[in-house]
Order: sequence, then C-alpha cells, then structure tokens
Amino acid sequence: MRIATWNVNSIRTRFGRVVDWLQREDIDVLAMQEIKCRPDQFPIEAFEQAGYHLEINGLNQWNGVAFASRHEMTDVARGFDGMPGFGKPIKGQEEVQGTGPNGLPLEARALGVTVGDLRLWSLYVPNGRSLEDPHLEYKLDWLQALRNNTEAWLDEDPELPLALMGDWNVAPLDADMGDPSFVLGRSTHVSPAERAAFEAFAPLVADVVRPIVPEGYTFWDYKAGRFQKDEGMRIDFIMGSEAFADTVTGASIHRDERRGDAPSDHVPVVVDIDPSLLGGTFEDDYDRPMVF
DNA sequence: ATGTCATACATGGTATGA
Repeated sequence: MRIATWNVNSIRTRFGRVVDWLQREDIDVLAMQEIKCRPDQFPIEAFEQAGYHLEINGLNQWNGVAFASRHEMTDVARGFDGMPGFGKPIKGQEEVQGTGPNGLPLEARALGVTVGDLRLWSLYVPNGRSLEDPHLEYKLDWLQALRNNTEAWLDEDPELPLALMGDWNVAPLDADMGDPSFVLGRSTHVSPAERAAFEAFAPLVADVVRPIVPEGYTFWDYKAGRFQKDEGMRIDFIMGSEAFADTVTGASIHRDERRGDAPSDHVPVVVDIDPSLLGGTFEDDYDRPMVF
C-alpha cells in the first residue's frame, strides 16, 4: 500500500498531471496541499474516474488541503482543536469559516481522515513570510497547537497508526536548505524558533522517509532557476507515530515530478506500508502478502 | 536577477501570496 503527500500548487492547473501520477505510481492515498480552490471548484470527476474518493477542505484561492483515496475515508476533520486563525474573514464564507482561539478567521490548512486503521492528516503549515511578520507568530502558534493535539491523540491511543503529512514549511537540518536566498538561523524555514517548533513533535512522531531517503529536496522555487541548479529545500514530510512507522517498508521522493510541462514547485513524497502489520480493517483491494 | 507562478477582479493589467 502506498501513501503520499504532494503540495500541488493549484489542483485546477495540475489535476491531469496529478491523476496520471497517482495511476502510474499505484498510489492508494494522496494528501494534497495548496489545492487553491473551494470544494465546488475541485476537479472531482478526474479523480473519481480514476477510482479515487475525495475529501476536500478549501475556502478560496489560497491554501486548501484534500485527500484522494482508493479506500473509504471516515471521521473527516477540518482543522484541529485550538488551531489559530489569521487575516480577515473571506467574503461569502462567513457560515463555514469559523474563528480560532485567537479571535481570527480559520484557514483551510488541515484535514484529517481515517483510512482503515490509519489516522492521516494533510497539513499545510503557514509559511511565516518573514521573521518580523505576524505570519511567523501564526506559524509557531499553529505548529504548537498541532503538537498539542498530536500528544492528546496519542495519549488516548498510544498504538494509533498516525501520520502527519504535508508541507511543513520548515527545513529541520542544515542539509535540508539549499536555497541561497535563505540564511541559516536568520530566515524563515531555518530560524531557531521554527526548528524548535518542528523538533517539539519528537518523540510523538518521526520522519519516516529520511531513514530510507537521507538526501534530497522536495521543493525548488520557480524563480532564478532553482531546480536546474538544485537549490531546493526539504520541507515536505511524512511524520509517523511509532505504530505507523512500524508498517513502513519503503519511501521515495519523486524528483522527476518537478520536470516537464507546468510542474508544481513541490514534488510528491511517498511511503510504502505493509497493511498486514496493522489490525486488518482495510478493504481487500490491496496486495496482501501471500503466506504459504 | 525584486527572478516565477497562480488567482481574483464592478478584469483585460495589477495586486497578493508563496
């Protein structure tokens, strides 16, 4: 079974490419970020014709997260407890947007679903914009609220196979930052505060891809030929609980998806898991290992 | 090289976000 995360940078622009990739790579569940549309604008049919169900959390042309899954999704959560908001209310979305504990309107940055025994989240962590910008404090508060929820979810069920997947907008290690327009320690994504906020997720969840794929970026800015010069950043992660990590049998970063016509600026990150190591509540439409 | 994309808007270029 293959589970992936991809910041698609507008699903309306990218849906053909995304669906082609899902089928070619035999992906079971994809967490998407930056879909940049409302549910009524999402190209649902292209995914359904390819055999995928959808869950969508999108409010306007910014942000937006979604899941495409071959398996049934249940217990859908749009946002998490204590998630802060930012900015001004979105016109026409007053009924659905809601307000965070900081009194500001909520954005479409988190979507939780249950697939079989797995609890999966598609997350688009706020960018931060600059160290002096209020968006940076929003980013740190948002990560702390997510961390608090993660602790509560795992307190309730320490054996929960939980994966927090998405664009974390943090480069945790120096080797994860290859874009010279960012200065270690003094730019967003690599500031001590952001790295501390990321590190606070240990030991609740850990990066399940890095042990298998130690090198490589997941994002290259469109500007200044960053991809051609391989001046990228590793900021997209699949963070798994211990029970989730125990099922992981492989991982890959699909660098080639940054090539060709109209790529996203991010590439997919994939984990292979062995569902037989879980409780066994999946539908029987995956490749179950044969035992003789 | 203040670069390149995607999107909204009492639009057809400009503002905003990343």
